[in-house]
Amino acid sequence: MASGTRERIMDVALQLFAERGVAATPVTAIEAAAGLSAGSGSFYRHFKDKQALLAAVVEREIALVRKDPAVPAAGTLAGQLLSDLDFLGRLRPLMTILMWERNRAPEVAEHVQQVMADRGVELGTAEELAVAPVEAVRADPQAAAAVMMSAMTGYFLTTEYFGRRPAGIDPQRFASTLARLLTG
Amino acid sequence: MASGTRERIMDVALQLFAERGVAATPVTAIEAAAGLSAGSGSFYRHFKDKQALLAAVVEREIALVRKDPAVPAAGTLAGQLLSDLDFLGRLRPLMTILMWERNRAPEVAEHVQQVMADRGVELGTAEELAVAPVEAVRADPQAAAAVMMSAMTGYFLTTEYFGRRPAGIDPQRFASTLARLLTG
DNA sequence: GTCTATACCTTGATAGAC
DNA sequence: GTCTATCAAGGTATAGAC
Repeated sequence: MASGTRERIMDVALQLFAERGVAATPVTAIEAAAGLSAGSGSFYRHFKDKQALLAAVVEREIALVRKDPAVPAAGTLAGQLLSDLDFLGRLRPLMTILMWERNRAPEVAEHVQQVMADRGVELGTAEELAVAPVEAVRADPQAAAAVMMSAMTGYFLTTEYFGRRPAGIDPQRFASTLARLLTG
Repeated sequence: MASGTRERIMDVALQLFAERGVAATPVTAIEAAAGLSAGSGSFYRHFKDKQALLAAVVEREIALVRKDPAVPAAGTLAGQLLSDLDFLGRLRPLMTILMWERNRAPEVAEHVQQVMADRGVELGTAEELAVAPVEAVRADPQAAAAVMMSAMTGYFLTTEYFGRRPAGIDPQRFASTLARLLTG
């Protein structure tokens, strides 16, 4: 169960890091949560130090998200937005850690951004907007795409970090209204 | 210069807390940044401990934001949105700290939420939406308000935390496009 | 009110027995 | 690979001189 422990350490670390931040998570707490004796250096048999663990955790999460099939472009924009919200949900622990570490480890921030860009959450669906019959969208498609992306991340972050959905609106209702605003 | 030092401590603490988090900011660093000798306990002449300082800083920021006249409701929705973005900017250090401390100090989170709600960022401007000629808005005004609020916080948070504006769109362009999407 | 000095605790990290 | 034991470093907090 050698690498079993290693995986378990990464599992609990992901959770603890996202919950309390890297700086506020002592190695001893990680050991305890992983079923090792707290204070024993057993952790160091698996990772050089906490930074190495952080890097490994981030790598693993990114790989996991990347492997996930990017959803075969649902037909409707609303459907696309819904699946994007789901995608963001899977990125959540990573985004949380990123927000904590953005100053101390900017590489991590860029890495996550890259993943999001790859997935197309940022601007990929903007193509669908090009043919929208809505006047405001035709007037400035780029700004409209920015509104779309902002609304998505805002809805997601509000839900995740402030503990409640904006105005209590559920994801379906949100996605469908956003889509209708953009495409008429 | 007794209370002068106290104020200075709060000033630098707000900055350091927002930059690196409370847990990652030792009292010694606060002392140093405030012009005191690092490691001297001079800090403790002004605050009982770091938690007390955090509470005081949050209180002071909230009071400051509250005192600020809530902008005399600009005529256009776009104008309103722009001033709301500015308001969010002033809340920024507080929101950063909140995101870090939300698990350790949920009261702080609720406190800030209350301020935002009071200001009307959340749903106050929804009234303007009631008369909008846009079909999607009339169909579900509450969801439209949620989209508006999400777009605002999303634009703000993306700018602040990911270091760049969504699609490089500036605030004016963003606000005006969002307003046009909502009101036609 | 700020300093030097210090006691204490927590955390990071290693050594060596099992 | 995990444990007990251990230490150095860093951080909290207090005491007492100035």
